[in-house]
Amino acid sequence: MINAVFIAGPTASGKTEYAIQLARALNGEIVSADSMQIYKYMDIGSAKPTKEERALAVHWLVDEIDPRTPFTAAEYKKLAEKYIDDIAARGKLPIICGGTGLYFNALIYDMDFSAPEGDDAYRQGVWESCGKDPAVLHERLKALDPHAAEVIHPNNVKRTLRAIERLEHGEDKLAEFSGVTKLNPKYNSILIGLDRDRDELYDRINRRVVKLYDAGLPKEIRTLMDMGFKSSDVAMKGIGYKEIIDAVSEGGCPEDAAETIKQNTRRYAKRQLTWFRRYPHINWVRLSGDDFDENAFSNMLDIIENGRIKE
RNA sequence: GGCGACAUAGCCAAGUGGUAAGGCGCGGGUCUGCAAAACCCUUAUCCCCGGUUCAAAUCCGGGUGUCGCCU
Repeated sequence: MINAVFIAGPTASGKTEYAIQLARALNGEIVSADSMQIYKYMDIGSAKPTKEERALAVHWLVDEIDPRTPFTAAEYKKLAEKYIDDIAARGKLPIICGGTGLYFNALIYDMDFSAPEGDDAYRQGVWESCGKDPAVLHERLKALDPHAAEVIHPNNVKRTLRAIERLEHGEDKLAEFSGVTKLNPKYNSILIGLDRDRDELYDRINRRVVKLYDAGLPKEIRTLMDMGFKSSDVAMKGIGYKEIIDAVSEGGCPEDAAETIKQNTRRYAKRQLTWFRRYPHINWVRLSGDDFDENAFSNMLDIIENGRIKE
């Protein structure tokens, strides 16, 4: 079993900095678990580690995928496992760092992505055949798998459609709705969650949004739009991107979106914390202040040392 | 100092006698192929005191506060 350190935490909590220092202290390499930083061109808005930071530790899955190519959690699992296994094979410690909960699950749990991948046209067909009525759609799911219907809220059209798609493509029952989640047998996951007082976290978020503007976020977005990105592309769904595009297309200026971006980022952070709290084996480390917290860092080292399986 | 209007949750706000709409924000939660996505839940007794009434956020009197106009 491979020892793998997972650094989770809400956006702006300080993951990047601590992951880098851990990598330096423990002879590790970082594998990102961030659904936006993985894309090329979205450097500022996704708050990628800077060149200087990336020079301090090897980073994988940052800046690797073209945003125009469809990318999914299943794809992520495949790529990330490849990198993790390779890092371990070279005798180094894989450190998975990021804020995308589903990507964490893909690695921590034994998630089954063998189902056929999403087919937009098929889903669209199902949606239309139900008259675009969520209630009708949900009835259709209920007929196929009553338990799945119980778990998925009728208003959640997106998840209902995917469930129907899978069931109509041959699965009898959606295994994940049995409530059983096994850990991924490949990895001994040592999970650290970074947290801060809510007020402080929100303050950091607010300040970071200002910094992103100063760093040229509006210009980055203009460039993406000039490259031909449309609102349907992933790049435009990221926080910071969609809000500015909306503001500009309504005739305003990029700065009009600043408060909305701050708020959406705060809400995102809250959702991330909700997600991470579910891990029974997470070790929370509380950070405070803007300076590097040696105390917290040594706590992290202890957690890793204690969680490690020795040969 | 006078006249008038208003006073409902953190904010905006409906309700004009029968026991508090809605929106936003906050907080909590769900999560198996777009996840920075999609979705769900929660949140007040109506400024204070007294009166009328079976029953008042709603009517009456007084107080306090805010806003506007006048002197």
